[in-house]
Formats: sequence, structure tokens, C-alpha cells
Amino acid sequence: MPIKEPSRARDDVGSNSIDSVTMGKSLRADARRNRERILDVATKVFATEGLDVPIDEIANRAGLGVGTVYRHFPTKEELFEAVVFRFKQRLIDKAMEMLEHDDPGPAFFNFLSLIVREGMGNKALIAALASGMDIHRPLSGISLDFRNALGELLNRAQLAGSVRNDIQVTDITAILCGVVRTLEYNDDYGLSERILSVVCDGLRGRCNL
Amino acid sequence: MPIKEPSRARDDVGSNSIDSVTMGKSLRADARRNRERILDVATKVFATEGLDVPIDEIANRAGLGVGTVYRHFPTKEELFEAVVFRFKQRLIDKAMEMLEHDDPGPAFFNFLSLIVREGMGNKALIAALASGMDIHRPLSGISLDFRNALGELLNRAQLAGSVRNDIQVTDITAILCGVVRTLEYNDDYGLSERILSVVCDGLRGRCNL
Amino acid sequence: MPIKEPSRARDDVGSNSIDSVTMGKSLRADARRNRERILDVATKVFATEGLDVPIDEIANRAGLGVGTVYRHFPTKEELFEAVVFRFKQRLIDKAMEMLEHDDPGPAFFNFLSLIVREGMGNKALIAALASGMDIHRPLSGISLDFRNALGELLNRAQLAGSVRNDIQVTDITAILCGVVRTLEYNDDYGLSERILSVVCDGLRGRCNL
Amino acid sequence: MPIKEPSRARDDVGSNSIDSVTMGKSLRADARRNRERILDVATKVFATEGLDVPIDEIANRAGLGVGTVYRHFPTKEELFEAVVFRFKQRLIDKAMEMLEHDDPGPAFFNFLSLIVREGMGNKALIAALASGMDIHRPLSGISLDFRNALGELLNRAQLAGSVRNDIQVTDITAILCGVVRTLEYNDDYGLSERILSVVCDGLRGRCNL
DNA sequence: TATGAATGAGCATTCATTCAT
DNA sequence: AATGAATGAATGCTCATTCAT
Repeated sequence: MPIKEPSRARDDVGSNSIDSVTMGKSLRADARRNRERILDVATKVFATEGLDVPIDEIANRAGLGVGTVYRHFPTKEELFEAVVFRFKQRLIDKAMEMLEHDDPGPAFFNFLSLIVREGMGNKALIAALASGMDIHRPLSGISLDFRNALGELLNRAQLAGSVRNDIQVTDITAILCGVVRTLEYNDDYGLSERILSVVCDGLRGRCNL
Repeated sequence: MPIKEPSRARDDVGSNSIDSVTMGKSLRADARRNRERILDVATKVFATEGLDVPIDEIANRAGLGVGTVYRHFPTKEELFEAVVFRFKQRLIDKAMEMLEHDDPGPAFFNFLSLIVREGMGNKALIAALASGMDIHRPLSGISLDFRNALGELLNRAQLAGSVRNDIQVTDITAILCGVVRTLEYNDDYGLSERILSVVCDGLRGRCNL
Repeated sequence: MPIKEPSRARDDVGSNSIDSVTMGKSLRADARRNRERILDVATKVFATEGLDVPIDEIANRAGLGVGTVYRHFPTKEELFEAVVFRFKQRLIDKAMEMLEHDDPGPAFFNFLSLIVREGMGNKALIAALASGMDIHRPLSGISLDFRNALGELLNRAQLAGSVRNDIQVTDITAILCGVVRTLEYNDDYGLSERILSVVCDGLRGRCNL
Repeated sequence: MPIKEPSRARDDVGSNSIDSVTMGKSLRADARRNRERILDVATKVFATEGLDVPIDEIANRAGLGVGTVYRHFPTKEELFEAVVFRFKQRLIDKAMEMLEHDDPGPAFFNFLSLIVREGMGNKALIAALASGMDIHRPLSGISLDFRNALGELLNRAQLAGSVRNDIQVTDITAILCGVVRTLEYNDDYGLSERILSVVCDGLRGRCNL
């Protein structure tokens, strides 16, 4: 499944071959390092402070100028999306692992649990999941991938009879989003446990009335 | 600089109908009407656009000057709280009705359903419920009332055996908040139905593990 | 010396004689009482908080509506001028007393001392004196009277040889204004004493190079 | 939100003249020029119109955007303080000169005269001096320096017998502040001369009682 | 390519003054 | 005459984004 980087131009090849030999490589490495640094900082900052932090703040904490941030991410939104990209990529990896190693039911439910654990108090992940919910704009590449991975887990769990059959992937993303947002202002551990248990029970299927 | 409370209440009308005709509290009536208008507009605008709408916008849409809005609600936050107040008041009323007329189980679950229906796509209600979740500041009057009403419904449902006993009110408000936020950008009816059913099932109690 | 009230219209006489008989007198009394109350409050508030207090605040503290304040004083500035009027009137009275009862020298210097004492920490009086200094707008009636009273004291003190002959009234008002403003943020008693003594010494006349 | 200091100093030029031609610190130079321009404008505007001029006005007159002004001076107050800084710095320099070159007495009195001349009609300087008088907040760096310079002048003048011994520095700043404020609306030259002479005479010491 | 200076629209809030009742 | 509601211009300040160096 090819994952396309979100719109990051890189149209400088060809003529600057000399540069590439003399110092181009190192520049590119520098740039890549900066990009990573920005993402790291943005990830942490968005996670802890939410989306309202000014870009200047992020640039500062990354030890870079604003201009540099904007060179890599032409828009605050795009920066955020890149952060989202990372989150989802990591989660997708986890999903893949679980798909390979675990039994269908546990794989699915453990994945949910994982997300909840990671999302607790992480405003960026919360916003990331929420942004994937917006029905009004089409799912970007990574979100699609994420949904597909989740769908895979769900499917197998349903085939194994561990999850109600009427449930759709969207329902799961929605529920995840909800649970995780629920915990935005509330890191009481018992709470998340109980909510997760309610949701999982509900997903397993009704048994009374 | 101390902010003076914006001349609330004094809504005892009735017998002074003659006064109202001759020269009575009609200015007061005007003011009250404006206040209502502001609240109406704010409710709608906050609901559809979120909390970021400028006060000027609200004033404009209400056909009033900014100053008038600020006279009634000295702070944007207070305006929002007034909107929240209304929402919660209405929900509390509904809860009371259900407490009186319905059986414990249905009363509880119907109330959840009601909230979900009302909250769907309503950013203001969502924010309202979310604001009640912030563990860091104590519940204000109406939010307390709301929680109490919900607690009452939950209690009776638990006594009647319709809801798991380990569930607490906070869990419910959290779940509601989550579900409703989930549907912020998504008004697909089937979705909300399924999520609700999952949650309700989960709340009823586990039957398989 | 006729002192004219600062532009306070009072053009309702004649035809409303009936009103004056039935209830007019009491209304006028009411109005006059309100006017006094506003002035009292404004005097105190301007003195302690400075000229930046909103008119609403004054109206509130006076237990009246803003409209009432504006009825009596069509402009914030006019209100302030009325306050100034009072201050200066009182000072003029004192000056008159001193003119009658005290010797020329002491009369003059005691008067200065009095003003300094009254002006210390009284932002309104300070502003009042300062407003009288503005060369760009002509002296209003009371300020003229005040200056004249001061001039009288000065004259006699000069004739008695207690004050340098080259000093003019304006110099005195200016100096007073300065001394009093000096003490605006500084209520240390010794300070005002010393400053006063320097100024008075200086006024008495030079004795060394 | 932490406010970062506006990139002061670094005024070591000289040898890098080549850099300046090719591509040197010209941006920095631009910024510095803007900073100066803002300060110049603010100085003039504050001086002539007082502290109430909107920042937008200053930005306009400087031909810059508001944001630029705020970049250099994060707060209106800080802008004003920077203006004050300049004034006081210049005065301190003058004081130093006089300390070196003039005899104690004349040095002191000429300094007073200088301040009065500069402060006449200069609302900014007046406010600057006044701000140094506020007993409620401790003196900032430059104001302390200013007071010290003045103290030095005073001391020497007192040792030389040119000034009354009971006078303290605070008295002098207070008097200066007062005299200068006195002249806020009044640029009549004779007036300031006479006031100054009165004050100076007073400071020299009493000779008659 | 990196930098950070400049920009300016945007926003919450205040307050003198007017006006309907 | 009194009231206080309405008005809206004005202001300090923020922050996403552009641009010159």
C-alpha cells in the first residue's frame, strides 16, 4: 500500500548535480534534519498545548526561524497534518504487527486499548482522530490507510465472531475519536478503563433486552 | 476594574398588565427581548460555527451593536456560559420529565439518546458538555444540576438492574461528551444510532468476555 | 465679583408656573439634590482615582442613572469643570478669609501651604490647577476669580516686602500646580514640607548670588 | 507568554565593511533603522500629544505596520519606557559632562536649567520624570542611574555650600518633575525662567524668615 | 536555503454619549 | 425629569503568512 507524503514538493533534481556533489547532500541532510526537528517539536507541542500554539513558538522551541518552518510546511494546517501523518503511521505499524501476531479478537480490542492509552491527554492525537472524522473533506492518504488497517482488524474480529456484525469501520473510528476526546481533560485512569470496557462490551454484542 | 452584573431577572409579570399597556416595563421588555435575541443568535452561531465566532458577528446577526452584547454578557465566556446554561436547563427539564413518567431503564437510555440527538453537529452543546468535563475547575451551578439529574436517572436504572453497577455519573457524562463530539462533523443518522447502541449495550453489562 | 456658574442653562421660568406650584418646587429640589450628589461623588472619585473613571461608575456610586448625570453635565469635561469650580470656590473663600484676618506675608504663604496640603494626593485638585495652566484656552470664570484672589494675596505680600517683586500671579499658579503635581504619587510628609520651604524661600527673594 | 527582548545592541561594526557591501547584516541594519524610526516617532508623538496616542498612529507615522512596532516593543508601556530610557540617558550624559567640566554649584544649577528647558512642553519627558516619582514601584535601571547622577551633582553642590544641606535627591527629582509639569501647557519663556530662579534661590538656602 | 523582520487583518473589550420609554 | 439600554468608534494586542536579505 503506497503511502504518499502529504504534498511535499521536491522538484529540484537535474541541473544542480554539482551542488549535490559538493555540498548538496549535506544541505539536504540538514533540511531533512530540520524537518524532523520541526515535526518532533510540533508533535510534542500540539500534544500538550493543543493546536493554538503560534507557529513562532514552535519555531523557537525547534531553534529555527519561522521562515524555515514555513518552507517545510507552507501552512499551519499542513504542519498539523504532517504531525497527524506520523501519529497515524505509527498506529498503522502497530496495527500491522497485531494483525500478524495476535488472534483476531484480542488484536482488535488491544488496538483500541492502545489508541486510547496513547490518546489520553494527547491533544494532537485527539485532534488527529477528530480530523479524520470530518465527513466534509475527503480522507487524505494516511487517514485512508489508517482506516483500512482498522478495517482489517475489525473484519477479522467480526469473522471470528468477536465483534457485532453490523458495526462498520467508521463506527470504530468515531467511537475511538469520542473516547479519546472524552479523556482530553481527564486523565483519571479508572475512567478510561471503565469507558473502554463499556465500549468493548458494547462492541462484542448485545446479550440482554 | 470590577464588572457589574448585567441586571438579570426581575421576571415577575402577571398582574401589571395595565402598566404594560400604559407605560410599564416596556423598556425592560425591550432589553429582555434583546437579551433573548442575543442568546438565540449565539446559540445558533456557536452551534454551527463553534466558539471562534467574533462577538461582532453575533452582534451583527442580532442586529445590535457590540456594546449591547457586552452589556448583557460582559465577557465572551459569559455569553457562552449563558448558552450552555440554556442547553443544560432544557436537558434537565427533560430528565425530570423522564424521571416522573418513564420506567428507570428506558428513562435513562432515552435520555442518552435524546442528548445524542440534540448534540449531533451542535458544536455549542458539544463544547458545553466538554466544558463540564474539565476536571480542573469545579462544576458551576447548572452543570452540577445537570450532573445530578443524570445521576438520578443512572441510579434508578442501576437499582432496576438495567445498568452495570460499577458505572459512575462521571463515566456517563464522559461517554456522552465523547459520543457527541464524535458526531461533531458527522450527521449520518445510521452512525449515531449504531454508536448509541454499542454504548448502551456496553452500559447494560457484559455477557461475554 | 460675580461668579457665573459654568454654562449651566436654567432657561425654564415663566410659563410653567403651574408646575412650580403643584410639584415643580419639589422636582427642582430633587434635581438640585441629585446635582449635588453627583458633584460630591465626582469630586471624591476624581480626587482618588483620577479623571479616567467612567461616567457610569460615578452614576452608580451616586445611585443614579447615567442619563441623569448627563442631564446635569452634558459632557464629562463639564462635570469635571464643575468639580473644579467647587474646589476653586472653596479655595477662594479661604483666600478671602486670609485676606481679611492675616498679615500680608503670612496670609500669602499660608495660602500656598493650604493648597499644597489639600492637593496632596488629590488628583482632581491637581488636574484642576493644571487645567488652569493651559495657556491655550482662556481662563473660565472661576479660574479667573481664583487667579484674582491669589493675585490679591500676592500683591499685598509684595507690597509688604514679603515676596520678590518680579513675581507674577501666573508664576504662583504655575508653581502651585507644579508642587502639587509633584506630590501626586508621593504622600511622604517630609517631602512636601521641604519642597514648600524651598519654594517659599525662593519666593521671598534671593540673598546670595 | 514570555516576551523576548527586542534584539538590542550588537553595534560593533568597523572591520566588516566588506560584508556590509556584499550581503552583510543589512537586514539587521534595516531592523535597527526601524527600531530607531519607531523610537523617534514615539518620542516626538509622546512629547507633543502625550501618552494617549494609539500605537497604530505611531506605526502609521513611522510608515510601518503595527506588528512591527509590537515586534520591537511588545507593549505600549515598554515603548514608552524605551523613550524614557533615551531621554534619561541623554540627560545622564549631560550630567556627566557637567560633573567633569563645571564647578559644583553651576554644574548643579545648570543641570536643573537644562532639564527644565528640555522638559518644557515635552509631555514625554514630563511623564518620564513623573514615572520616576511613583513611590510605589522601585526604580528601574536607567532611572536609578539618573537619580544617581543627579545625586552626585547635588552632593558636590552641597559640599561646596551652594545648596541647602537638608535637601535630598528625591526632593530634587520631585521639584524638577513639578516644575516641568507646570510648563506642560505653557511655553512662555519668562515664566520658566522666573520659576527656575525661584526654585534655585530656594535651594541655595534661606536668608530671611 | 535559512532567517527573522514586516505585515495587517482580526478580536475582545471599554466608554462617552444618545435616545426611547 | 430620570432611567438605563443601545451604540459604535476606538484601542491594545496576536498571529498566520509573506518577503527581503
